[in-house]
Amino acid sequence: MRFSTRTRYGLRFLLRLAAQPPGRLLQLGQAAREERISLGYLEQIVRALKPLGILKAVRGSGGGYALAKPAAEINMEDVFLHLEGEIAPVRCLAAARPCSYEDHCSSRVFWQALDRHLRDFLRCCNLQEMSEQCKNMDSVSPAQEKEDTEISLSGGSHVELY
Amino acid sequence: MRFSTRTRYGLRFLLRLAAQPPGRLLQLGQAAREERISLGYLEQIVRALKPLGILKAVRGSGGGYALAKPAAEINMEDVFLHLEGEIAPVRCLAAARPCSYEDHCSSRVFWQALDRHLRDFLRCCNLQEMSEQCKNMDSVSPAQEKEDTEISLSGGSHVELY
DNA sequence: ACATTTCATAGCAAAATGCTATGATATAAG
DNA sequence: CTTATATCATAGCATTTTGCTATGAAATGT
Repeated sequence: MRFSTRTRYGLRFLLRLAAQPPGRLLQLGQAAREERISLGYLEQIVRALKPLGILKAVRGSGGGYALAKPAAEINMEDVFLHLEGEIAPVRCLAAARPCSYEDHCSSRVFWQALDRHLRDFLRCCNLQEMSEQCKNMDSVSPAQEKEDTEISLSGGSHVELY
Repeated sequence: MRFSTRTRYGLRFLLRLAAQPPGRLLQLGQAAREERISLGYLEQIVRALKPLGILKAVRGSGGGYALAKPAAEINMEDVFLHLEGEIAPVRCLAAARPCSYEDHCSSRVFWQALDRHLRDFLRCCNLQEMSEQCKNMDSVSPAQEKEDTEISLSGGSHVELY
């Protein structure tokens, strides 16, 4: 039971967007550098969020991203649904996956309860709150740990951020 | 975000154990047939539960399994921990995985909250309750659907139970 | 034109998952 | 004491998923 890097990175990107001064665009290249992931991968991740409609993209030179909705109106259930694909803890609970054994499945009730619980939690989390909660614990800036550790951006020992 | 078949099958096995008349042993072979999974795989899964100490095994001919504790004292957090390995939604929250960025990780607070939430839910679920909840919706018996569908136990179209 | 950005798809290496195969060990029954 | 029947244990492998790279198109400011 683990969420993918897609979801994690996507979330971090959104947090950066939310922390951005209003009106100011955030470029994928910059975000990718700061989050220490490749531009190409971040592009994919962000594209998965597009259908949700919470992103405003400006193409071309000087372009970038901004939030299309107030952060307070962006809840994690929607975000996770688009990043993770499906949140269902077991496949038979996923949308297009009706299970013929539904009626006599002994564990289904439990999985349903778990699913509902998780969704409720996610639905109540909005980007605004989350962004405020970690305002004073900003992410690592690239320069910061270059001194004490040996991290090079391209290749070398890979350090995951969560 | 999906739980593995290990966890699902393990759970189903426990539910069968809980439904067993007290004192009566349940054999892996029988459970495997009824749950439509291979004996070998079920053996692995059950072995993962062993260290928890909720199972009493009797080896040799006529042997089998029974619960070593009252079902009411068996909670799902423990069960999941043994079946799934780790329940942490992101790796840096897993036990032996301290993250050097803890202090300035913007999304960590969120992941911690999610983790706590899920664990709380699981800890409050005990096998007794779960077993009672689905007493009247017993699992499919092998003979039952042999008529209307074309399911052969060995090979052929695979139908997953959850 | 041209540099810079987002947009989009294909493909591939590594890891995780879901199982199978094989054999050992314990125990009841004949 | 042999044999059938169960649990116990490890190794290995095929499939799926994950995480990423590569490549190129389309838009847009300079």
